[in-house]
Amino acid sequence: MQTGSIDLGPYEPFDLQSTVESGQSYLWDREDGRMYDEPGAYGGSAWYTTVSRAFEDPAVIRVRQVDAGLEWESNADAESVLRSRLRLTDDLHAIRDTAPDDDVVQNSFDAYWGMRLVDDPAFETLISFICSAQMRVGRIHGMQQALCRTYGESVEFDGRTYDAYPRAETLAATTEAELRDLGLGYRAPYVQQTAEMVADGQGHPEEARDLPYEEAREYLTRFVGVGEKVADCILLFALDFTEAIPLDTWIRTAIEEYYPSCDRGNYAETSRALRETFGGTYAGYVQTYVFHYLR
DNA sequence: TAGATACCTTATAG
DNA sequence: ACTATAAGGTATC
Repeated sequence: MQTGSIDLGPYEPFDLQSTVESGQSYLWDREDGRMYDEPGAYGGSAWYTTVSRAFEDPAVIRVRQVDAGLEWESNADAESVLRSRLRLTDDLHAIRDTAPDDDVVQNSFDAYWGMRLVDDPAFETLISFICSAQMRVGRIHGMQQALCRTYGESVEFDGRTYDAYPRAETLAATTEAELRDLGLGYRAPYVQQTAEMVADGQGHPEEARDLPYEEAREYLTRFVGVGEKVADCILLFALDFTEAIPLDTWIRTAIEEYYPSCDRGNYAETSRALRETFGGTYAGYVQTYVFHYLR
């Protein structure tokens, strides 16, 4: 086992629980299994685990927050992966400075100060946000666990068995009926067909990374089950488009309530207006705080 | 092109 | 106990 610690000094503030339990990522499990169950349940020093494909073999990465910083355990040299996945080098103070000085935004920052955007792998994010349609955060997470348990490669680590996220080829080879049995509902064919598209080389979410923002969003909607909202989630949580604002039910409520002038009747125009209001480049960061605050 | 509707499943409210 | 409702929307008509 390899272990290490990361000094949070230069990267403060940082809040691991908010970062991995705020509905941005469905790829982390809490070792005590209490994730999402009890709102407000303190997980300040809990261990979180994910299985990464950033190495030759699937790597189990465990991490927890302690007073001095971050501690990790892995079967690989996980530090650089953690730095990027948890966006440890983002300057939260500078980002907050770009946000509007109104009550909703400032209260959201105060409530979860230290929460980072995540930077997850693109395929995993594509599939998990297809699953997110009309679902609660806890159940979306449960679906991903079911997919990993059923179709993911197993890894032994520290006396336990962990499951990697399934590969596109594996999900492509499933059937709608199998996925419905896992509880995916009407999302089952979306997941199977999208996995098939990726496996067959008809497209890959990484292809969107170097496109201009709105073209990137348009590109992602080629995948079955991906509309504008899910496309924005993939851009924000996996492809480093910090300006992307997913317009979900919570943010739409916030627009109605606090930013009525941003409602332009359609997704693209409303999105632009709110992006402007939220400060442009880091508007997605602001959205993530507001989403977590209102949820 | 904009607008209405069906869609799996389950937790929660009443 | 039982029904209605809504959950980080999308595809289809």
